[in-house]
Amino acid sequence: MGESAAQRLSIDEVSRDSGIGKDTLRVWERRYGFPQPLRNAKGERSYPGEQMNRLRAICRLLDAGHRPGAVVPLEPGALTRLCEVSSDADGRLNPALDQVLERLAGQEPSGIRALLLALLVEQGPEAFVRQSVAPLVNKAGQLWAQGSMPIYREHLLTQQLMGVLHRAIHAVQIAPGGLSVLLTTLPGEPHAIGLMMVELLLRLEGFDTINLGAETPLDQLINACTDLQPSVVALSFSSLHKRAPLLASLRELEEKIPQETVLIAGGEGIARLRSLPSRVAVIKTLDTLAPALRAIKRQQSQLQVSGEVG
Amino acid sequence: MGESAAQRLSIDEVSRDSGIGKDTLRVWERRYGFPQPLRNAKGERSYPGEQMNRLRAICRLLDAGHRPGAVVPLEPGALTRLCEVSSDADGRLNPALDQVLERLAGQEPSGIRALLLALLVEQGPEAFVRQSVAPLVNKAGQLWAQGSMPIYREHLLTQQLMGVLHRAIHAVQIAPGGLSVLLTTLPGEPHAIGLMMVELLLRLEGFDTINLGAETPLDQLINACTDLQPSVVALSFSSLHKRAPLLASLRELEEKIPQETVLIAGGEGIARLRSLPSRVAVIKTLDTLAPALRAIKRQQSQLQVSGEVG
DNA sequence: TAACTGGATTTGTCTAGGACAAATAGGGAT
DNA sequence: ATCCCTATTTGTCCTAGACAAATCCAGTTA
Repeated sequence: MGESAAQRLSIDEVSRDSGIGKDTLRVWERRYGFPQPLRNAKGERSYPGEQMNRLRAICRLLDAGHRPGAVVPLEPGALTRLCEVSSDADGRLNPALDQVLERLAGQEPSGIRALLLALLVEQGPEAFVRQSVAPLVNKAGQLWAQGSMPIYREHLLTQQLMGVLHRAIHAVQIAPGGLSVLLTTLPGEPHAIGLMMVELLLRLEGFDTINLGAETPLDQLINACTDLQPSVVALSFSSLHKRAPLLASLRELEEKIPQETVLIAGGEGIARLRSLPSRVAVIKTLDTLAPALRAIKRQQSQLQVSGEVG
Repeated sequence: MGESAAQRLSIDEVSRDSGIGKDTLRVWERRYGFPQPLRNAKGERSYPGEQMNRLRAICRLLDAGHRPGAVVPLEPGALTRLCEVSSDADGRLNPALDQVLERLAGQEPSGIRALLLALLVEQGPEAFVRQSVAPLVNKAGQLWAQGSMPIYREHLLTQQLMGVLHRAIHAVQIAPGGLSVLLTTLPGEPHAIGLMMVELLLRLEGFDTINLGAETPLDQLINACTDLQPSVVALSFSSLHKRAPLLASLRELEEKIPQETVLIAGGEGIARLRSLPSRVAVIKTLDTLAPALRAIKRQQSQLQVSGEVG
């Protein structure tokens, strides 16, 4: 059958699958000569499937901090070499996690939930997030970028992980009257699993959490803050976000939400930043979350006290 | 402060919030004279906030089956009149559901989960989906389209509903060796809650479910089918989908997945269709799901038998 | 009445190449 | 190191045109 025709992708499909805007794809082609699609009968771009792999490698390098002009025009060979260099210290996974990935590739993925639940019980919720969920998500992203894991398997893994996280989150009993945290991502970041990891850790620290899910527009988030008056707003940023718009959003938030609300921001998109607005607590890795939370609790209880005294 | 400036939206924001493509917004402006954005200093479109309301009303009418040429140029007055006509039979909600919506607007939304869980227990899972989840999602969409519910509240409601559905889904014990169902939506449909409703109903009928989450590309879905060999593939379509591409996708699926796999399709986007590929079982409303499922089970067990006999 | 057919119209998405401001790097001075 | 300034890079937006796929509509047939 017409394999070659079936492997041709429209600009819309390429844009969706790679996360690169249509305009950007066109301008890369103009400036760097890649990607270089064929044309269909209508004169429209028609991307051969193998260019997707190269695009994925490029995405990976961009995430790692390289600039488009430096990596987009690169030959496939140079590209893979560079990829290998930048993904050196990935290291090994816990054998139990390898088992999860194996199971994912098998024909009967329903056992994955059981495996994950066992890990949850064995490690406890906190270690489960740090030592199982986060590494699995990372590894899956890596495998996808290499082209060695189909997207659907990443979806499947994410679903299973979120299911188990859901269960763990609601297994935590929250004392009433605690501090409340609003969790969300801004538009452009569709991945909700990072939020759920943070949500679980927050609940373990005794916070009451309100998860808005992904991609809340900035003005809506501000509305939500005025309506719900959370003590803390927690945002997750992936490497998809550009630095400056990210900073602009944070600054606008800082300006428009009540003074006493604490802003915390985490995710890969945050880890590469140097300076940040003063009020924003930066969580560069999951390990720094708990100390930051305790600091917030101390600070808030002082506020509480001074409020009562004053 | 500069309220008027704050209420100006870029084409990207309008596109994201309304779900209408940027190209479409530009061509509507050219053809129908609406929306009619101002321009910023850079010469870029800058949409006044009130045009969003009109756009939302237009979206609503398009979903109801009107054509762009007929409703986009309409005056605001005529627009609202038409909206009222087409949303006549919405009827009342169960008082318990009204309570949920009230709570949503209040300052303490964490009690919503408890309310929903109570409904789940009281009604049982099946009735919960039909009489609580579906009406709530509908009503929230309606309120959003009217501009009387901020988006973040819809997100919040969806999150709470999905949380409870999650719990209900995993509370159902599945006998091993049953028929398995792969659930997902195609690109363009980001809402996963419809899938979860169906997933719960499926599990109640004894199916083993594998939920891939939203927006699985077609080729990935085909890969997943070959790898996982589910007995049934269930797809959910919203009114966002165009008829013809929808049909094309279904036909391609029908062609490329194994003969014995049953395809079922549901959602608002499906309800308006007349003819469909033969192998696809159409679920126009949730009530027709259970009978269809029983038919599938009968059919499959016959296949099983004849396979064993042959 | 209902289903089908063929032609006319509507509609979304693509294209090209230009433009520009915001984002970043690089170099030099403090 | 840190700050500032300039040069370059980069994503997104612009216009206006084109076109095939989707849809409607009127006329015809069972």
